[in-house]
Amino acid sequence: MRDVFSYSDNGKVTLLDKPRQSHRMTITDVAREADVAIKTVSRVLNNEANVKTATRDRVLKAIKALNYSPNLAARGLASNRSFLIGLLYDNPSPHYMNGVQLGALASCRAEGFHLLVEICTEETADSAHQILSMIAQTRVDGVILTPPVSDNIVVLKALERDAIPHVLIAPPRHRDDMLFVHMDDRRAAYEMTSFLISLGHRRIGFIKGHPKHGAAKTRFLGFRDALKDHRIEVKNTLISQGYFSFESGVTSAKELLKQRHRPSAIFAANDDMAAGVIATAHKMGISVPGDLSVAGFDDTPVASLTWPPLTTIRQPIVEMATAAADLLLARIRHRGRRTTAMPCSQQFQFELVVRASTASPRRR
Amino acid sequence: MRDVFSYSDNGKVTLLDKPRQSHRMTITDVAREADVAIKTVSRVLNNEANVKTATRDRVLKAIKALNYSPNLAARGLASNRSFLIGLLYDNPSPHYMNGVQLGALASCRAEGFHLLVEICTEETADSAHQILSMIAQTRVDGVILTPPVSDNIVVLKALERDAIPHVLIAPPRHRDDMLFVHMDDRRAAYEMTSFLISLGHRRIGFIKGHPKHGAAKTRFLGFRDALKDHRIEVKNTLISQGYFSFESGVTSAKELLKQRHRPSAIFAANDDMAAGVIATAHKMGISVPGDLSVAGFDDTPVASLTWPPLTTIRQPIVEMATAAADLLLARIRHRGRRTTAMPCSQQFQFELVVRASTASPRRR
DNA sequence: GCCAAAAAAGACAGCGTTGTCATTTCTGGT
DNA sequence: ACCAGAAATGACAACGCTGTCTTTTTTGGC
Repeated sequence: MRDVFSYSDNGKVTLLDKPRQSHRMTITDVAREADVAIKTVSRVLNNEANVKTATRDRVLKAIKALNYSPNLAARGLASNRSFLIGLLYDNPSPHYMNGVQLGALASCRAEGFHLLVEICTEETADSAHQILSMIAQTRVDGVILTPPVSDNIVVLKALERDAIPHVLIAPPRHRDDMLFVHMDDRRAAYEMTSFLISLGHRRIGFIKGHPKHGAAKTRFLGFRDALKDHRIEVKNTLISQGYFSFESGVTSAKELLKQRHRPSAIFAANDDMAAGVIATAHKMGISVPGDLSVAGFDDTPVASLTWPPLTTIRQPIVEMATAAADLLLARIRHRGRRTTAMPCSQQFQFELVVRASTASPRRR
Repeated sequence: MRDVFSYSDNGKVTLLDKPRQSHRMTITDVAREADVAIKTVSRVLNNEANVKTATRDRVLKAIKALNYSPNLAARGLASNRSFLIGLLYDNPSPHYMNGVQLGALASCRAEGFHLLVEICTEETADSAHQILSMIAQTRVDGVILTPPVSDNIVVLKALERDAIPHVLIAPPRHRDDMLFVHMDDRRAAYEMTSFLISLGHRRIGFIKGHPKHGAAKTRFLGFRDALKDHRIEVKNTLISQGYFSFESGVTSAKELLKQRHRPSAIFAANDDMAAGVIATAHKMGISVPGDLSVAGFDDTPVASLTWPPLTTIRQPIVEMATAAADLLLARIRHRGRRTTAMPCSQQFQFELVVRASTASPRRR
């Protein structure tokens, strides 16, 4: 305890200052209260074996009575763990990020860990350096990487070299020795395309995602596969390069729709671009879904805000993040040792959400 | 150093395991390298006075050479600080949260602090408890509160009692002894309303925000003031209770638009609800902005995704968060002492963004 | 009831910093 | 050249916990 009181000459006690940290208890206080050794308290805190139930209860009671909570810094210093999980991201959509944080936090909290967020806006080379210095400073016990950081080879290599546990969310490619969670983007795009075909569409436009983003490529492959499987020619004039933004959706839509023989449906690699398509169609007097069906990908809130609302693919973002964190925490608990008893990856189901932006094409 | 090598019988050196923490340097290593006492290194690290420039340079060189970075946990334990800032939020819009994180992170990084995020979804009473236990555990040096947590009296009282530095973003009310940043929501709503009036609208509907959210009330007051100042009657039939969500915007819009003498403009207290209004208008065959002008508030990305794009009020979220963090960090640096040299609040300018969802009403 | 072995509890030294205070080295006025 | 006082540096004990090893207590087979 800090010297909060001062005994002046006349013997009166003067309050110098309010207790800054409101009687912050230490493990010693608890040990005294429960009449055990501090090591025993430590054992209880860490759920270690070899503590009699009676003793454990006594300690727990003392902890509650004193409203004690262990000092993370001290724990970290002594045990060389930090109880911190780093969440690294590089500007995905706010909605995506929000979902990831929600999921990750749920897992972390359940295990007594905390979430440290860090953005890396710089380009590859530098961001790798930034990330490593952040890890070195904070000594996070593990790291969660979201796309497109999960795609950054430099960062991955560094994490591996320093043996820092990490888990990837939706990495574009993966190896067996990595921890990751993912969804089958290719299959999802395949199903969406098949859905459009089943409605009767034959001229289907596609707007690709950001060329640097791994999932973007995969989604295009699913689209291509579906066309091929249905014996529909893949025409380059119906494929446009987008960049995941609303504006790029507008640009691509203009490009696709100004053609004489325009597509009867457009499938955009994410919702923002699909929203751009819808807005452009409105502007050009093309009715959706009457003259043009539009499909998106991700089921962000945007998808329900457009008019008409978007047919799209829903990813279970929160669940994926929860699973990712769980995977990571399990690995950390095993101190980095690989165990056969532990899964190292998990795949999630997508859902084709049909809303009002798609319909069968009008007979001509 | 861990025993990484094993000398087997035949004298060969076998690599047992990669170095786990990649030569993690301590302050002692740096002191040795620079040939000074560890205390001197510590002084350099903390930018303390009384270090000769030559010595300082030598130490910095050593730090760089060894790629040393101080152990946060040890620093925290010794100095009773954690270099962590807590960011508390309770489910505002993802876009808002993203902006806040961006801004806060920028400030924190500049000062060597890190951001710990924590969600408190539970209701008032319990969330206060959660928050405090999180603070007790992590020993964050300060807390940033976003609405609606910045409105939670229980939490605020507790933070004050324990003398934990904190800053509020957009608190509904404030006292002089608080740290906070805000924008004049009332004036912004006033100006938007005046703008609608200047276009010629006289029957203006208003959709209120979530009744528990402080800013919601303020925005309504601005709307009311503007009507009064322009001698326009404030009719209850033109005011609807919303809840900040797209769906509630739809519900309120239906309510307002089904009236015989319906409004020629609707001002919603946020963009999501405004998007709901636009969607409903589309559905009812009411053209926007021809038959109905719609205005939102916040300038979230949604505002540019609707068709037509929304006239709305832009808040400088990122800048506000940066300022909030700066305020907090300054207070922390002064160890909680209040200084006249330090501002304790900052007000930001909004911007009226006119897009295509508003126009003069058609002559009847 | 005795003894070995297992279970439970404790003593004590660190972990890598910073705070406090002691010591050395400079500085400038004589 | 000398000295006081300031500036620069250093020694060492915390900080609150966990790891390791030791000691005490309990258990169960005879």
